[in-house]
Amino acid sequence: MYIGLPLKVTLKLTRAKVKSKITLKDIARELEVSISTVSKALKNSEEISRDTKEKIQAFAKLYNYRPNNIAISLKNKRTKNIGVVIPDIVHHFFTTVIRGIEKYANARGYNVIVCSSDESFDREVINMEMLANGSIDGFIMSLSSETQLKNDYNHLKEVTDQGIPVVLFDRITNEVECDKVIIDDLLGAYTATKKMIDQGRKKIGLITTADYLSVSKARTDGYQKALTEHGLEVDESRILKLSSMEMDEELIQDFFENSDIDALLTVNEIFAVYSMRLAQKKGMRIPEDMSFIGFTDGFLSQYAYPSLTVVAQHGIRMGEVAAQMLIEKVESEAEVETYQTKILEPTLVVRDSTIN
Amino acid sequence: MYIGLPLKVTLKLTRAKVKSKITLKDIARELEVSISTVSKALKNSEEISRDTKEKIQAFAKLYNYRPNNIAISLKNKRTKNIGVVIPDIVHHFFTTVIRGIEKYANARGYNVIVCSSDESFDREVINMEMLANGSIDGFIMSLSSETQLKNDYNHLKEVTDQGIPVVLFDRITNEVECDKVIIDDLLGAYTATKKMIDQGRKKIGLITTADYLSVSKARTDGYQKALTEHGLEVDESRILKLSSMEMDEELIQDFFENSDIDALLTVNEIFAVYSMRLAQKKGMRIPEDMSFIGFTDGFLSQYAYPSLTVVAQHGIRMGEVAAQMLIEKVESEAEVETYQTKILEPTLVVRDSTIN
DNA sequence: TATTAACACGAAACCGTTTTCGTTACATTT
DNA sequence: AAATGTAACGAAAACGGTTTCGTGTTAATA
Repeated sequence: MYIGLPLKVTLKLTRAKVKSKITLKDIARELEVSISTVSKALKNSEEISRDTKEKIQAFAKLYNYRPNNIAISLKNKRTKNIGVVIPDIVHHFFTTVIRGIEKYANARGYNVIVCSSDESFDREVINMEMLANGSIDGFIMSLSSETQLKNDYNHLKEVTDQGIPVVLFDRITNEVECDKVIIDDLLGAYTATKKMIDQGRKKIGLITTADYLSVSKARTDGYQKALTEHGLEVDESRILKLSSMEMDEELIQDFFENSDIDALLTVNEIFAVYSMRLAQKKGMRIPEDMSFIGFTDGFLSQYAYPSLTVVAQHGIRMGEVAAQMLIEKVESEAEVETYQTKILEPTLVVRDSTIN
Repeated sequence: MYIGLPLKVTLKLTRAKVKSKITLKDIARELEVSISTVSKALKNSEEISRDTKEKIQAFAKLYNYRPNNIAISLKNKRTKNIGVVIPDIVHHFFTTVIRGIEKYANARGYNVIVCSSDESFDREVINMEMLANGSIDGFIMSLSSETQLKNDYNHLKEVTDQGIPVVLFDRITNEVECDKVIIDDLLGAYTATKKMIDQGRKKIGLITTADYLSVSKARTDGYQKALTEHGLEVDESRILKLSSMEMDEELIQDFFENSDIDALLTVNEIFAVYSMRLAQKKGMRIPEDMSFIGFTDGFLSQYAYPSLTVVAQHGIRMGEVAAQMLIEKVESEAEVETYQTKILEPTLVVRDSTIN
């Protein structure tokens, strides 16, 4: 049922000329020394004479010898791979986090294996099991919505029980003992809401998701806190709780038609940008008639018209911090583990959807 | 120099209780049989008696035995990992391709290792070398812009010479013999341009990038072909060639101010959406006064105002096709290789930035 | 009863490394 | 001349599996 089916196929035949990878054994045979000597020579060991080392190193270079990672992993019981499991790879925030992870990890010689759970509990479990059997040294992950809904974290506990370090980011849980990185979602929502209050808005709406999503819960709390602290009552009719982060155009339209608001906070950028469109279609001017703030500083916010004021989550930074925490654990030999939760400060990026 | 620095850090101490993974050896010792017997029993070999098999399987299940992937990889010389190297992970098109790759690959028991080259030749080489030493069974990749600029593909040739299958997608080259998947970029641009011509536009502009990027070249060609075929001359002053896919607001503003156009085709969605903003700021109505079409069917096009007509590249499909081609090669034992180039058909997704 | 076949299991090689612990051969010391 | 030291290298175990090829035991066959 796909559009975009193969249109043309061009073929070409070629005889394979496989000069497969050279191993220590090959070098040893060729140079009539033992495997151990070759191994040591290539590590520049003091044990081997200058002559022999030079000969072996030259030969290895000539034939472009590269040690086999798999063999080294088996021997060292260390893979230098980090497993990353995220709910959605087509989401700006998560991909910036991956970027941060890659940046830090690659610089330290680690590869990043990315799996997306697609917001599914089962896929999260399958992916983790797949990777946990030796493929990776540790996990960095953000929980799928289904996992947060089921509130079942046995797959995480199994992994940590095996001594595999885990760092949770953004969508976390208190049920698992491990390192965590989040932004202060409550503060972010609080700041955003306060910004709109300070601009004189009194009827501030919120589009969020059900409370089982840890981040939405915190953002909702921040929103309410800001209202309460500034003497505004929390009016449930101004809050739309979607069942997930998925776009639901109809519900948002309904909400927009039927609620009396002069400002809107949303837990992602799509909800906000879509709402702005609805407002514009109704002839409202932004930000004169209505203000908008979303979460996530992605392309959408940047290039929407008007551009959207957002709570930036600093995904790259979060990824770097997560990678740093994980690698530290992976490389540590400490008997006693200490788990940390790092809380990053969100930033309000002010654009044209709010009054300046 | 980061914003979003750690705000709070909470600590927690816990004694590690590592019950490390159980191995065949452990089971053999415990049950007083040989390792080979355990291995066979767990594979339900006919060689082993029912009694023994049941005993061993029960024990393995009880202790949650899982074979070590690394050991299996070493033995089989097959990792069941696919290496994906893309220029940019924070880009909608590439991330949808990853999705397609993951979808197909996971269903067949393969993991996906994602590395981004960040449009850098060096990072592309490094990443490939890292993965080529045993970590993966094959590559799926899209060339970095720097690689296409340098026109240097030795790292790819080295890899294919070693017998590691490679599938190139989207940003490809004819210099390397391997499987390829692309969309018909020329046709996509042609269709889009024709669409605007059919609507009566006579002064169609193009924002593209320098020709070294394979896709931009093809799209530029398609644009020119459509013009020529319809009796319109190609006016260089209506073409803006940026040096890369990076956003350059100033150049686009200049172009927009100084060129006389009534329609605009761009090689990605950002250029188009940004241009729409400029048009709106000038008081133009879209699509009445001017039409816009971009490439890539991402969130931006979908939620821009007005929504953007685009040439959809079917990333998911492309990923699936690429994964399928790669896995076929990986699992094939054919002596003679046949290389294919599959060309997917792009689709015009018509929205509000063009007249219907 | 001797031979053979089937059954059930184990020994050992192998994948490609690293690393420990010999073991030579020669030089140095007493 | 005997003892010791050292430089330079190799053998072998180990990592955790798979797989081939025995081998001993029992049951079926001639």
